[in-house]
Amino acid sequence: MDKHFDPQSIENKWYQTWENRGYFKPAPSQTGNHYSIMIPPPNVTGSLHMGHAFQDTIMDTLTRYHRMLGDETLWQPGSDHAGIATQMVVERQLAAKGLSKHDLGREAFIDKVWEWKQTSGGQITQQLRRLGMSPDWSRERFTMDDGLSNAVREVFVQLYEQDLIYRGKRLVNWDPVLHTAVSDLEVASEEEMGSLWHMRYPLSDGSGHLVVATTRPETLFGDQAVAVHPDDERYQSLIGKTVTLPLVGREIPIIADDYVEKDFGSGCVKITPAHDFNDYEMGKRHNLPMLNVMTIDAAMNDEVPEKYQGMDRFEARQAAIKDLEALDLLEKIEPHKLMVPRGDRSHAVIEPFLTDQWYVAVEELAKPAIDAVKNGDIEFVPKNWKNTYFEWMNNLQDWCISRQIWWGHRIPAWYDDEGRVYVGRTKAEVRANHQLASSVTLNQDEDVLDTWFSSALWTFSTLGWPEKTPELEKFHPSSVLVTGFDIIFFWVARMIMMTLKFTGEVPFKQVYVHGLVRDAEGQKMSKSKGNVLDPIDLIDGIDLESLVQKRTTGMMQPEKAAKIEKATRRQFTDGIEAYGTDALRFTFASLASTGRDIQFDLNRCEGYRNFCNKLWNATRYVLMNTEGEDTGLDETQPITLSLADTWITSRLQTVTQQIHKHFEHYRFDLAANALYEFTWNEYCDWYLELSKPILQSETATDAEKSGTRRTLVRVLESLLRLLHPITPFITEEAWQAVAPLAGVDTQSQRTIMTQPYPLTNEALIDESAEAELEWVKQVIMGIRRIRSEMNIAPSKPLPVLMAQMNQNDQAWLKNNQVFLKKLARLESIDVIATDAEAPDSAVALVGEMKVLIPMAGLIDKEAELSRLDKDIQKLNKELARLNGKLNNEGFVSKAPEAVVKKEQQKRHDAESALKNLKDQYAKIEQM
RNA sequence: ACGACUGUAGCUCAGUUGGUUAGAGCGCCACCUUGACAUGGUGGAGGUCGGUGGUUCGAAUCCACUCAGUCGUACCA
Repeated sequence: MDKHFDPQSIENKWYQTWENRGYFKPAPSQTGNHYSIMIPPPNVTGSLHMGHAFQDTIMDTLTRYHRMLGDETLWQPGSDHAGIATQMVVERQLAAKGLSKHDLGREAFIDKVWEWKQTSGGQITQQLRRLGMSPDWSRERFTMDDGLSNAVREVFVQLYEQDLIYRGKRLVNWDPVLHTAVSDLEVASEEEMGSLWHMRYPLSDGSGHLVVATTRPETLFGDQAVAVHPDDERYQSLIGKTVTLPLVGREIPIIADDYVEKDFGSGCVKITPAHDFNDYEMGKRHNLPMLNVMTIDAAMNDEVPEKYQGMDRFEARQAAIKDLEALDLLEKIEPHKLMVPRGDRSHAVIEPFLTDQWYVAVEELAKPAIDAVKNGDIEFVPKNWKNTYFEWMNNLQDWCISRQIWWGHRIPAWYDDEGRVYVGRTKAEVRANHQLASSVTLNQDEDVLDTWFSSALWTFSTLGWPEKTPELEKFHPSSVLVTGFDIIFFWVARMIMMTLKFTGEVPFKQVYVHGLVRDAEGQKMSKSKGNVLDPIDLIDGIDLESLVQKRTTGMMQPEKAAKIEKATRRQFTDGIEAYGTDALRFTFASLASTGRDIQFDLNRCEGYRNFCNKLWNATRYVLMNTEGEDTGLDETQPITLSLADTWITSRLQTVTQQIHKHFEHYRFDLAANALYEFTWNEYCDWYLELSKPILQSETATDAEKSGTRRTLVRVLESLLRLLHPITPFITEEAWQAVAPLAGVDTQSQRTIMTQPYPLTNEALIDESAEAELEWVKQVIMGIRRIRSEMNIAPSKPLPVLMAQMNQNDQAWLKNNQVFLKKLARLESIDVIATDAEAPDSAVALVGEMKVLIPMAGLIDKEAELSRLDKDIQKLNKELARLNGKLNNEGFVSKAPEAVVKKEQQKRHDAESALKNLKDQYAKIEQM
């Protein structure tokens, strides 16, 4: 084995082996349990980002853990077709050749999309393989596959037949660039600077004018009323009169509606029902006409005066203002901050637009979905997220599911020449059901469904629904959904509604909601900010120039390139080192606590790379000391276990217990931490060191050496299995070498992946061994501290004296001479009956016992005095605190007895230590 | 405006039902090329747990208020 762990030399090898041998497929349950996770389908257009890597590490860890527990485990992979995003990608490619999708026509265009999907759609799945992910690739699904499309049609038809899907003309969020409706969730409003234009609307009877304020003067052409508050004295007499709409000449009524704020602007609001959501509602209340004045491009249509027809909405705005000004109808212009809605894909300003769309009536679906979370059938982890869920579910709007694009599931509705609509699974079914003669022409609806409509069916459509498959039986409901909070509305809520409706089951029993990965400065990672990290670059490393190149090419806003380059060069002066997959995964696990934001710090990654190296070298040490030696496999041969052996075995049980608990609670950070601590601070720092005196001893018996070798190997073998769900590669590589020495037949048991996950054996928890070893550590650390603070070379063997020993101390000293001598580098250990015989010494206390290092020729009086003084000060403070507590009548009478006793014990210990140190101080002082 | 979350060492974060001397990693300081590992070892410094008040014998932990930050929802045209 190499001196350093080299991830690149083992990762691909093992991944291929695992996949080729079919280890990712569900294997028959050994526990009777089934465990399944459905991957939140990444977008086919996407490439892997840190969020995926983080989320998938969690899912893979859970999957590997349950697989090792013996559950029949399925991690279902796949991707969604991302209607708008994918269509945009392919359109952009066509545009580069000077073509539009209309040049190709619908069918040829869709063929092109499929073609693109075949060639580039698999990028993310290859990247997932690099991360060591173990989903059952043989079951990979895509939302546009036949099976899933079939499920989509089935759901659509059934919902339609139950009046839960309807078609209607409504005001929707219209994206004038993409020419499609989008749902409210796909619109993000941001504060932008604009103006508030105050316009005069003359009263039709010539008796004056009203002033209305607007942020969107161009919608004036569609105005159908001016509204005032019913209690507003200023306008009482005008209610019911009309104003004449400037530039248009139409008379529109002045109406009263308490939606109007008296105190804002002039207290008069222009009402444009076809271009504003609030006005739309008011328009319905007052039976106002809905006049659409724009085209699908958000240019003015022919409902406006000829002069403005064909103008873009913003151009028309300027023209209207200019013309109003010319007519002296513009009272004033104020700067005004307003929320501007923009489409999350196109970034275009969204236009409320009156169109025919398909909707899901959600009210009836929502109720059981709310109940499922209320009654605990679905549990959110951490549980506060259910509030977010309820808040959304209690304020649901009907879901607009039609999209005016080509790529997606075409709506299974057909129209006859009279425009009557028929919904069915196929055209033939429609004909049959409605007895339509073949002479009746039927044209299918042009629209496709929102991608989330198919994603909402993901947990059951991927398992073969509407067929009754064995997979559905076994793996549905899935065990847990692992997802980010940003997607609770988009996906989680809709999945719960649809799945309950169609399977009568919840889609998942738990929802584990994790945080969002941010950069080291807490900024959200985004391509436009130029602060994204590619997980693969953390695995393989990347030099600075390539990183700069990567971050500054293909940008939406090239003007930011210089800034990004500068920041990148500052933050990554030497590029990024290759940390390997295991280190990256361990980092993600350690960051998975309960918070909402996860700041990704490269230093953490480096630390866990070092951890992998530590594990690697511990393995080297174990192999060097056990290969070709007796590792105690023959149970009939005698072995002797040292204190260190029983201690580390005991500790292993406790850690194992903790890991199970942490995985149950999705506390991957705590699990990672416990594993790190055990591996480094117990197994490596202490146990491996304690094994040396035995293995290198000339006097130790074969039974003792076998006992230690056996423990070395078995604890390591267990540790590798404990670590495997988080760090699959290094553990597999090490396990192959270690397992045979622990008695595992790697001819039949070919991989760590399918080994049983370690269970706690409580019989092996040995508190007395832990106490004794703690004593050994205390003695060693006390001596090391004196060495260090007295500047005594670590290499210099020291004589020590032990005094004030109780029975335990005496027994423990007798048992552990070898450990102490070796680890503390002692020349000799002598016991003295009383202090009196002791020469001038530096002292360390272990309980009552004194560990003395004679000072002759070694120790500086002043240094020792100041060292003692420091400890005395500390103890004084501690004692004052304890006295305060114990002298408090309330504490002694009201606190539980055990707590009081504990404090009394502490006081006793502190007092005795203090006395010892003070005596010592006095003694040294007199030297 | 409402709601949620966060505030603990220079940095990133743990801290279970109130009872620890408040922990870890990184960084920092000193020493050490000892035979698994310098991607290492040993020792050390560093925190009035955002603030105020309360409940309690006892608060980082519970309650109220407050400050700062993040996010979500709703917004006045």
